[in-house]
Amino acid sequence: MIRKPGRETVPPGIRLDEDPDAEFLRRYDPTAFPRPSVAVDVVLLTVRGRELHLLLVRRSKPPEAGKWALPGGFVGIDEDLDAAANRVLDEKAGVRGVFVEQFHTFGKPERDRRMRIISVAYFALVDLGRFPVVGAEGNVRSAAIRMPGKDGPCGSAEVVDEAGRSLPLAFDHAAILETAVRQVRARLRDASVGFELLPETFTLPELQQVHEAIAGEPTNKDSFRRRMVGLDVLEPTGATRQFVGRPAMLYRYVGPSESRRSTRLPGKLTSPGPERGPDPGRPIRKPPAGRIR
Amino acid sequence: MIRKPGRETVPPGIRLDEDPDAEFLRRYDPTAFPRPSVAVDVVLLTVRGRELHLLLVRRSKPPEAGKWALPGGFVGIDEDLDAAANRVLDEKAGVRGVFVEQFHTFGKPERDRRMRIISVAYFALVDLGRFPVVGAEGNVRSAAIRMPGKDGPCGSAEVVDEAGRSLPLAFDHAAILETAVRQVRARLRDASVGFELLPETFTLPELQQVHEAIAGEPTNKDSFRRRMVGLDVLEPTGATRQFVGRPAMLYRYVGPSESRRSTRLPGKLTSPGPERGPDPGRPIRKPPAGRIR
DNA sequence: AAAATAGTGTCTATGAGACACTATAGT
DNA sequence: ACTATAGTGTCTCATAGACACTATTTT
Repeated sequence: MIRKPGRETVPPGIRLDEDPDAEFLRRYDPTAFPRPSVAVDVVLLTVRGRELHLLLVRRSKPPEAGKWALPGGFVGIDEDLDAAANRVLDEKAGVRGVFVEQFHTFGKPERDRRMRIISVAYFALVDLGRFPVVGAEGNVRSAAIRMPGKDGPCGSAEVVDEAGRSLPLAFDHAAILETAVRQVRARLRDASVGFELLPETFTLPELQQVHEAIAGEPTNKDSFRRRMVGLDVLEPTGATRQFVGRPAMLYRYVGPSESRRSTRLPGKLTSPGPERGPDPGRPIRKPPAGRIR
Repeated sequence: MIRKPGRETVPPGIRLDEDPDAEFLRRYDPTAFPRPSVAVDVVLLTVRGRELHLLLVRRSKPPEAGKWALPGGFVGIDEDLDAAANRVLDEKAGVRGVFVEQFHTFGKPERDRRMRIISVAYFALVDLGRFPVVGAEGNVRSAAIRMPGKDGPCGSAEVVDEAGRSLPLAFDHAAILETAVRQVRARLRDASVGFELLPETFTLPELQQVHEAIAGEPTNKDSFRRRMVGLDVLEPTGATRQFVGRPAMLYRYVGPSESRRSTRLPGKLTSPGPERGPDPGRPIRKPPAGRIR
């Protein structure tokens, strides 16, 4: 911490007159060497239909003014990095209390023309319901991400508007975005990031759609269902419907419980699970929302 | 970049009088807000016998003077982050041209008592031959890492000396180390990090020992061999010997070649591979070196 | 010969992909 | 009845673990 006059920064429980470092700290001059600025940039992702979308803000000030950029901001001198990411997300997108995770720090000396800015990049995941609603023409918008899956031809991420036109991003934000998507894809394999992109209750087809949007390629239906129910982290509820067809079971994500995985029957499970009889009805009918299929 | 007088920082090909941002940049004051210091810390890892080891340097200056710490240093105002990590590795360990990778940035405001220091952490992987030789009592030493595998009881990383005594690390370097090991373990699954910890030629048992040291738990021998040869990244050579027993084939790591994986015979491969007849002998006899088993 | 390690062949359990089939809604 | 989607049962294939067995060195 910066030692300002009139502000005590020594941790509680340490008496300056006993501390062997006290004399050193009193003489230390943090301004002896030039220091870079440190910022956070946040890749806020959601899944709309079959596509991964992110939030962009239009730069109003001169360095690359007018271009679209990731929401970001400088880290306060006494502010934790994670706190800065959450603050930026709140200030620029009005989003609070969502899943955020740091994934890489970008620091090429020439990445910002103003000065040396080192940017700690985060990704944040929200379901469409908590994603900020953006007007047709404002200083904040969402855009679809086009990034080929691992099977497709190699190429970097591209951000497109509704008409499919490519949107250029400011600074090195295209590279940041690409790294973010790679990271999220890597975590998708075994972690719970898929559930962060869905509301509290969801159907298995919706969960699969999220996974496919992240991975950028289709998934086998049967294998996906088996893997998900095999994880023992889903709890059934009622049933909802989409546009057409048979209604799908609604699930809720409950973390991996300790007591559940040891008691596994070797044969096929004959118990019907959590009681579909007593609470059969209530076929919630959600508005079509982002359903595309 | 910092715009110093007498140093032209405008990228080539941009004429200031045409640039719309020129006026803004001329008036910009990078010192308007307080800025943190940015450092890099490097977790230099190697495998000695069955254990993962890291390099530590003894702090000579007052903040936690005398304690062991990760090699680290401040990032130059015009220095790339990766370059800083390599420089620190060269200056403090005399190690150059090895595999380094950034994995996390640590920035809690209270992590250094001098001032706000944000540290970009890297891990570096070398084989024992390139690991710096450290004297019995100097300002730089190596130490074994004790960190339970995913099967073992949960617990954080611990650094121990030859006698098994725990060594306390300065600042939050124990947390940095633990995150580093987790990252390397995660990459071990599908990436080539295992080969970075071995010399140019190595045997499959040696490779398995490296994997077991990283993962912190034993691996199935047969499955490991099949998986490694199935990766199609190993090229056989002569044969080396260990202390006792049958000599093991020496392999060399060659990256995943495009032309090799498509032409795969469905049946068992009958071709003896790279000609064991013409170059049968030359049983290289390496000195026992770090072999412990 | 005995000990020790390297390497192969085979059996089995598990998980993924493929496919057929049933179930439940709207039209 | 027809269509469209949700969900289940089964077959096959690929891979990992287990285990037995062979191979090649030192002592």
